Amino acid sequence: MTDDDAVFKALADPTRRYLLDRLYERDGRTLTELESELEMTRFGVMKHLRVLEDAGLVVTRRAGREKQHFLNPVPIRLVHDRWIDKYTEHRVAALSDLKKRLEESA
Amino acid sequence: MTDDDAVFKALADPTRRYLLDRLYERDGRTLTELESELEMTRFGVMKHLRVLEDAGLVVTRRAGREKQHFLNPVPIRLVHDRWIDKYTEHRVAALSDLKKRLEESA
DNA sequence: TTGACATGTGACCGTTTGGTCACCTATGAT
DNA sequence: ATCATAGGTGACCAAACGGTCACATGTCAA
Repeated sequence: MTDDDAVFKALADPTRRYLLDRLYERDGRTLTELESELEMTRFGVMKHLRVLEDAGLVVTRRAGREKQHFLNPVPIRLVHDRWIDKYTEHRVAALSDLKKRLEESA
Repeated sequence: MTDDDAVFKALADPTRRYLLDRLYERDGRTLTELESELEMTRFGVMKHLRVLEDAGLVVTRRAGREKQHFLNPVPIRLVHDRWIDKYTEHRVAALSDLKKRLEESA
C-alpha cells in the first residue's frame, strides 16, 4: 500500500470523517470521549482511529492511561496540491467560497 | 449517500486517482484513450469513470461517438476547506511545499 | 492489593467493492 | 448498406471493508 493510498482509504468512511470533524472542532479528545459521540461500540471507534493514525491524519499522545488524539492537516493539503496547481487555486478557491456561502445562507 | 460521500468514495481507489492524474495532465481524453493507458479492460475503466462523474470530479461532453472527460477541481477544494481553515492554510501550505521539494530533489 | 477504568488484540461475519464477461446501441467511413 | 469503432448495461464472483464480541494489558485510586 502506497503512502497516499492510506490517506484516501482513511477518508473514504463517513465515521472517520466525522471523527476528523470532532478533532477539527477541538483537539486532544480521548477514545472514550469520541466513543460517547457515536452510535457504535468502542471497538469500532478504536479501529477507525487506528486507520486515521496509520494514514497520518491523526497523531496521538499518551497521557497516563488516556490517549489523546490530534488532527494533522498536512496530508489533506497534499491531496489538494495533487490536482490543484497554484495558478488555478485562486479561481477554484473563489468558487469554493461561493458554494459555502450559498449553503450557509440557505 | 450524501454528496461528499460520493467524492471520498471516488477518491478511495488508486485506479480512479490515476485517471484524475491523466486528466490533470491533459483534459478531454476519451474512454478508449484512457483505457490504453491502463492494464484493465474497457469495462473496468468505464465503471471507474462513471464513479468519478457521479461524484462531480469529472465532467463529460459528447463529441460524435466519442465522450470527452474533464477534471473538475472544485470538490477537491471543498475537501481541503473542510479541515483547513484560512488561518492555518499558509502554515500548512508551506509544509506541503517543503515536502514536495524534498521529494523532487531526492 | 483490590477493583474500576482506559485502551488494546484476534477472530468472526454480513455487506460492499473492483473487475470481468456476454450482449447491446449508436456513430462514422467506405 | 455494411462494417468497424466508440461507448453502454446487467449479472456475476473473489477480495476488501465495517462492525461486533470474548478476552487481555496497563494505570489510577482507595
